[in-house]
Amino acid sequence: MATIKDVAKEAGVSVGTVSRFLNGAEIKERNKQNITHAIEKLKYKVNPIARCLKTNKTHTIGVLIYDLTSLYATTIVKSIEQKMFEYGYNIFVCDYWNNPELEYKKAKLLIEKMVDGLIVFPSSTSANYLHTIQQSGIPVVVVDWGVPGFECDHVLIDNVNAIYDAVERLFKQNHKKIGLINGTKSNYIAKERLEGYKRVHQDYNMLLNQKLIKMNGFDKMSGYKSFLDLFDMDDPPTAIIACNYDTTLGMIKAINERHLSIPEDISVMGFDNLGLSDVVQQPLSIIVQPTKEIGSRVATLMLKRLKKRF
Amino acid sequence: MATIKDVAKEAGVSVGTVSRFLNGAEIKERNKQNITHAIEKLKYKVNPIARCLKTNKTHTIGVLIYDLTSLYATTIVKSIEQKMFEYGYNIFVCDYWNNPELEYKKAKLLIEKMVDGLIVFPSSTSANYLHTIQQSGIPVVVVDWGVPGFECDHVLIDNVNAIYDAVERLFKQNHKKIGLINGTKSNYIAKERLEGYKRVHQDYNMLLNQKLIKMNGFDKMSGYKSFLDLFDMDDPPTAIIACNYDTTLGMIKAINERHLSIPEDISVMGFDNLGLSDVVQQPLSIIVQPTKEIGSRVATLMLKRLKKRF
DNA sequence: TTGTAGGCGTTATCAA
DNA sequence: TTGATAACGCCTACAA
Repeated sequence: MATIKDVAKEAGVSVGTVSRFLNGAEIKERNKQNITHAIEKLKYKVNPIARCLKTNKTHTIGVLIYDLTSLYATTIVKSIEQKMFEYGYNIFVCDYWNNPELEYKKAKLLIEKMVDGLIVFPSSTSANYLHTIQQSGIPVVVVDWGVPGFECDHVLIDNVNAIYDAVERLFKQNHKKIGLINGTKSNYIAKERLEGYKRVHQDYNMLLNQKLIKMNGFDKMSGYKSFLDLFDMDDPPTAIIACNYDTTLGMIKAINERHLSIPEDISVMGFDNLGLSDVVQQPLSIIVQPTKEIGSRVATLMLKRLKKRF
Repeated sequence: MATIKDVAKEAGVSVGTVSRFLNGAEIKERNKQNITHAIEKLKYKVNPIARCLKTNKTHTIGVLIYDLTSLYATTIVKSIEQKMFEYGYNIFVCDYWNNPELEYKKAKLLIEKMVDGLIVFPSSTSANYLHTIQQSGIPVVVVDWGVPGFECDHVLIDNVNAIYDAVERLFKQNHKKIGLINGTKSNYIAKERLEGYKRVHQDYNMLLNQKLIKMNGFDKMSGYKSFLDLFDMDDPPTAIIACNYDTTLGMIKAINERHLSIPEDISVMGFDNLGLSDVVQQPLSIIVQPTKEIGSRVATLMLKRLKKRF
């Protein structure tokens, strides 16, 4: 592989001149031509590793993700990558298998590989190590979850308004009793989504019936159970909203088992259309998270931080 | 950040000794202790970038993938990563957005970042650039597709036997007319799956009815159309097999629209269970690709190549 | 076994 | 503007 030295010799200048030319400094026109020729002739390519040794910049961003097969997460990562790529950055995706221990290990690994920044889809224990990383001067951006006890840039969707709008739509369709299948009370996102549910009831002067609110968890089984609980009530809701993808799946499972017709038997609204609509028989209204925009925001935040470091 | 030099000074030895210790050479017991202490005290970490500059090894493998949101592909990548990680390698996933031009660009980028090897989920045009990369001494392993005109390690699933076994199972359930929803004739995988279909008919002395074989494409719409074509025949099959994930989705769509009962109206078999079974109402038999094993094989091949380079 | 010194391919500094 | 040269952090002969 040709080096700067070779190019310099071939072009009859010094390595310094070549390096400066490579980095966009102004040099004499004749040298410019000679160097360009030499580079082409020798098929010279800069060695980013060597460059990094000096500059301490790899132009690589690490993305720590809980599961590479999570459609929701990868969709966002795609969007992040698209934007970062425009600005000359590359993405290094690492899957931590929903394992906090591995998460820490992989984070360290990414740092060792000298990524310029870290983007994390955090677990509940992320706060511990993220703190250290951030203090070492590496920008950290957190996606989608709030990490309690850790201050940094983060992008959350507007959970409050997502549910607000969904319920509002149902109100306008004349539904008055709307069931909510939500995560547990300790879950950050669940809390926000509940807030939206409450707020829209207030704004529309609808009274809040606690029995219509199920906060059993964000997993599929909870969705399944919550749906049946709601449906089997003495005075059941006329519409039900599932607050994330997995509970939506559970809800569909229940609907299938009971052979219910939508919207004749009940109206439902799901969350995150990740290819569902094609295989599900029932006409399903789905709340879509703006994954594209989330990714773009994350990238923007990261780029801002990276610039600040100069 | 502490360097070897600092450690050497702290431990009262030379950098050479520290380096040798770091790389597993035998040194005097007392020095070993001193160095270990110094490393802990200074929180020293080797700088992999600097090391790479000398060794030309990054212990990083690039994975080029056509779509980060393809469940099938990411499932395999997970398995690859798991194995490579055991051997101290890291995975660098790059999404080329099903865009051959971008594919080439990202491949170059990965090489520039000095990955030790490249794993590719190829497109139809991959052969061109992969050739060059391989010749430059970087091991290349290709997943899932044969790349015509390019010889290298690759892992394919046993498409022939996958369909063979599926049809055999249906035969044993007394089905005699089995429809096949397959990709186009030019598609490598489709050809193999057709071969399995033919072979099992031969082995079981069943005559082959060309009308039962639909080779319209691997996309969802083709699956949808092919299914209806088969179902609406004068003498329709009693069972139908869809040969990949997308055609399976199309088939389900058709089944839903016609309000068919499975297996009363017809028996069906799909491909790749990527979360389908939970949301689909019908009892669906599914041919599962051994993604776990594919990934493991890919990793093994890559590791073998990497060793050979010494 | 250890220390010294040179080199890996860049960039950055400082005279000229 | 340019050239020479010293870093960057590590590895590895070679000599001791």
